[in-house]
Amino acid sequence: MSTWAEHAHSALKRHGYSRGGAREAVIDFLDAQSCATSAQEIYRSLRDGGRAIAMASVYRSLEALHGLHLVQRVETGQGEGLYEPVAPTGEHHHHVICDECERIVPFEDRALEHAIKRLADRVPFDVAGHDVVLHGRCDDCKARGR
Amino acid sequence: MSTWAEHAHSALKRHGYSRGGAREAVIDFLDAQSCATSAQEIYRSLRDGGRAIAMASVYRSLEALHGLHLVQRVETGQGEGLYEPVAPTGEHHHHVICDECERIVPFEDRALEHAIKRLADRVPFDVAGHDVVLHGRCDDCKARGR
DNA sequence: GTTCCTGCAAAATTTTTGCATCAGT
DNA sequence: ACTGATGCAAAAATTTTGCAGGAAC
Repeated sequence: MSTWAEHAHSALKRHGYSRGGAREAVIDFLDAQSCATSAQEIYRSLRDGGRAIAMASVYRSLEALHGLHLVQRVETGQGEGLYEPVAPTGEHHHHVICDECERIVPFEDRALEHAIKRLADRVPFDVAGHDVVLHGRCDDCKARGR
Repeated sequence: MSTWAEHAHSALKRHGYSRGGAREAVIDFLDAQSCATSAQEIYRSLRDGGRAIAMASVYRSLEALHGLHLVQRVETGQGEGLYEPVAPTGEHHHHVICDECERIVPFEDRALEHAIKRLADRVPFDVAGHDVVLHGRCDDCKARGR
C-alpha cells in the first residue's frame, strides 16, 4: 500500500465503513491535492468535474476521515475550515497563513514537535493531536506594500 | 494603567476610535472573563444583563480589538470561534480542548514559545502571531468512560 | 434482504452587510 | 455640525439534519 487514498480506504474498511462513490471521490480528490483544501472547494471541484456529489456527502466524508485521524483540520481563522490528508506514518506539518492574501505555506519543525510532545505529558488530557498556525504577512504582500 | 480594559481603551483611542457604549460593554465583559468566550456568549450575557446590544456590534467590537491585537482568536474546530484578551505585556497562552465535552484548559510553555520564535525567522513571512491548540480527551471524560 | 451511503432539500448556526439613527468629539 | 458607533433587520456563508431512493454487502 503506498498512496494515502489506499491507506484511507483500508482504514475505513477496517472500521466497518462500506464503500461508496461519494466518499471515494472525496478521498481521491484530497489525495491529489498538494495542500489543505476547504469543503466548499472539494464540492465545487467535484461538481465541475461532472460528479453529482452533495455538499452533505462532502461533510460526512470529511467527518468520517477526521474521526479516524485520516485528515487533519486546519483552522484558518477566516470562516471556512481546511482539510488535508494525514500521512500514514503520522508525519505532519503545520501552516503559516498570510492574513492579507490568505496564502498558506506549510512547514515542519522538529523542535516544535518535540516541545509539544513534552507538553502533552504535563497536561491532564489524553492528547490526540495538535494544530499550530502562524499568522502574518507574506513576502508578496509586503512587497506590494499592502 | 492596570487592567486590560484600560489598556484596550487607550489603544483604541490612540488608533482613532471613538468611544461607544457597545464596544465598552464588550471590553468590560471580556475583561471579567477568566477564559476564552464566544461572540454568541458575549451577546447573550450582555442581553441577559439588560443591555440592548446587537450581535453586529459584538462582532464589530471583536474585529476592532483583534485588529489591534488586543484579543486573540482561539480556533476550537467546533464551529464557533472564541476570543480572549491579550495581556498588555504580550504574554499569552494556548489551549487544550477536550473533543468530548469541549472543556478548554489554558497552558503556557516557554520551550514552545521559543521553538515558535526561532521558526518564525525561517519563514518568508512577517509573523505577527500564532495559535497552538492541542486536542484530546480530558480526565473527566476519560473517567466517565466516554 | 438488510444495512449503510448518497443526493436533495430544508434547517440551523455563525458571521457579515446595509441603512437609518444616535452618541461622541 | 460632523464623524463614527450602534441597533435592527436582512443577507451571506458555512455546516448540519431529515428523509427517500439507491448501492454495497
